[in-house]
Amino acid sequence: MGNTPPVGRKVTLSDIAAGCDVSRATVSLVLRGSPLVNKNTRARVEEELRRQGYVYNRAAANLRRRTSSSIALVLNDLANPFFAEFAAGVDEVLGDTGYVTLLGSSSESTERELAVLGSLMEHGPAGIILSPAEGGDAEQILSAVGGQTPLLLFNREVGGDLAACDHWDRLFLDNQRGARLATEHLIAQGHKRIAFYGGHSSSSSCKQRRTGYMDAMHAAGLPIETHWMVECAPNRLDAVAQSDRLFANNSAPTAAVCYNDAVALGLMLGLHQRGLQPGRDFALTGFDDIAEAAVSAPPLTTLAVTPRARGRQAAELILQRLQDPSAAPRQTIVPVQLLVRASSCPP
Amino acid sequence: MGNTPPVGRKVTLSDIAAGCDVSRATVSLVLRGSPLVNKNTRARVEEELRRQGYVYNRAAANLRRRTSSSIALVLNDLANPFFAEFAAGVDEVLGDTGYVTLLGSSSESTERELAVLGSLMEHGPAGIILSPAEGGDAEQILSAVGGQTPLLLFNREVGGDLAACDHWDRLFLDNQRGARLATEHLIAQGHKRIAFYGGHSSSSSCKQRRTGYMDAMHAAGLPIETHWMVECAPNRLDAVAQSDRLFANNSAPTAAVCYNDAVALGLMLGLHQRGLQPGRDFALTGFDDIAEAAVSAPPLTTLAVTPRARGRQAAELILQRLQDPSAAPRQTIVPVQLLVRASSCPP
DNA sequence: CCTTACTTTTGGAACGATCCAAATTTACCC
DNA sequence: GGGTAAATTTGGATCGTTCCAAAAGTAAGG
Repeated sequence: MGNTPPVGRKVTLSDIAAGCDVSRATVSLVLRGSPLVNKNTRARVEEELRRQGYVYNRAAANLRRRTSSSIALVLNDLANPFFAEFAAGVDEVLGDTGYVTLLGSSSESTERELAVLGSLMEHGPAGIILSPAEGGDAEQILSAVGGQTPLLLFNREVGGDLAACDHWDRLFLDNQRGARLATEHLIAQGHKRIAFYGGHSSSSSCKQRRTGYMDAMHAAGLPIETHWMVECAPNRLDAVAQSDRLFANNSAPTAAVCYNDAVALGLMLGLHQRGLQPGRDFALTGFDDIAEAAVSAPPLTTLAVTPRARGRQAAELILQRLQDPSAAPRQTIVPVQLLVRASSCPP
Repeated sequence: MGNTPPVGRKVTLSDIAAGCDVSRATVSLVLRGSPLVNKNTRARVEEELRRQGYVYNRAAANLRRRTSSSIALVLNDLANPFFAEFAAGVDEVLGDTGYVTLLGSSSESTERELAVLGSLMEHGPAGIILSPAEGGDAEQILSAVGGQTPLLLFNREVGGDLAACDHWDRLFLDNQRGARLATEHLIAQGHKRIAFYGGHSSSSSCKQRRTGYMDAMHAAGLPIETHWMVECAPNRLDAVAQSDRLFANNSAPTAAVCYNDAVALGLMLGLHQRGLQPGRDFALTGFDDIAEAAVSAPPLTTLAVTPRARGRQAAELILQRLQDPSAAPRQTIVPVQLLVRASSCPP
């Protein structure tokens, strides 16, 4: 009984309707579990759905209902384990809620970021989670995403005219406090000449961490020499390359607060190359607590930021925003936790 | 001149048409850059598009054209740097081609994998890239994705009735040859008692690597003791926990081929806890060449699989499949490269 | 059997784009 | 100016779903 499912073409709601002699509207009600439909009819329709292997076309439904079932997630560096964990956390929560994650990665290029945002917007996401590339401009981003779609800024502030974007929600780490904790820890260990190593001073997170470092140094009455503030790209490679600059002067530091774990691990390599053993001849701290931090030699003292939990939190924040689009914009600053390991030895 | 853009509601093609007194069809032609439309008209329409801040609704277009502009990417473990790099590679290529990546992560749960696939299918992706969770069943996956959408299986074979899925494309690493290379290298270093450490023997990649290991051992005429084949979950934590089992017997190995880098790094920790120094008292190799491998102490001899390039390749394979849906299914096995570092010392 | 109230089902018009065949305008030549 | 060909533009149907108001069916009460 019943005719065969269509070949090649996708099975639609009309096929089901025809297959069990009801109207399209009824099938639609069944699909959405409406209590209006009769028990027998429901059973008949459900059987037919199975028989023909129907798959729901959410795009068509979204079109009609003027809704959306996706969230765009745009990251400046997906390959970075920190963001990968973050993405996993986001996807975990969104998946449970029936949303689908539209992924975009900008590879730290603002140009690409705008292109990716533009392309994702065409798919009409309900919201956007953006960890912006360094040097991005608020107004350009705004014009790429439009004023309609709620956006959650993660991890970094953007440059340019912030007034235009004060309706965005924000989720940041407490960079300043984290760096202060690390610095205070090194001071407590007995260090007096402490450097701040790595990061681009133009990025907001680097500025904040530097501020925390300086706070702690000033509070302890310790001086900061200008050549102790060394800039480098926030990755291992450049951190190795620039590490000599810490020792270019004769008042070399005995410890360093590093911009993040990648930089710290790079600096460790650089120290080895100079014949210094990190954790014995030189103390250092990181930031992020990436997986490698616990197993490096020596294990790295760092600040745990639990990126997966941040991802979950970001997803929840954007979902809340969708619930209540008119609520006041919200800025969340999450605390970070100092993990003391062997790399932060006494002088 | 011109009326104001609509408030609240999204700007549609009809708004533009009304705004500059042409038909919807003409605007549509302009959007798609058709050579049919007159230069002046095009300019007028484009001006209006800008003025009203129009954003293309790709879902609507896809509905009408019965096309799709997304690819589903379902990974068993996004938090793993290997897959994160892979995802970054996929997204890089897809983004350039105008496709959007629908991300899903199964966290190594086959149940969740099926749920995620089901949810993504409702968005009608043009293709699927799947790195299956361990223990997945071919027929269940097939019934979740249907027979219409091309699927590229990455990294792992699935269990169950493979005949049902012989139309899927496949992209695998040459696990067998990789493990053989690593084993041969340890043998060349002078080791005779070599273990294979880690992984679940039920997973296809573990089986293949074990085969490669055994090939090399047999070819060299070396015996394999049963307690040298130690199973553990493919992560660092379990690798530490199980490491004692290598030394439970009195014919303990002097070297180990590890299932992957995470396991190898865990084993290193386990060795330290026993008072053995990896790279001096015990030799070991990994698999994957994750970022940590180069900076561990000692640096880890391993097999480079260049996950980002694999991601790019996967994206290209699926795009080719979309070009020619009827071509014969294709299985690609990519070679891996042995990177010798300090962890694989002589006995 | 007729009312009334309730349950269940149903056409047909949306949603925002594209396709197609046909209509309109423009250009050109004698 | 008339005729033909080419260049442009255009209604209206359509993709697969949901909404809505109205129709059809069912049961109970008089």
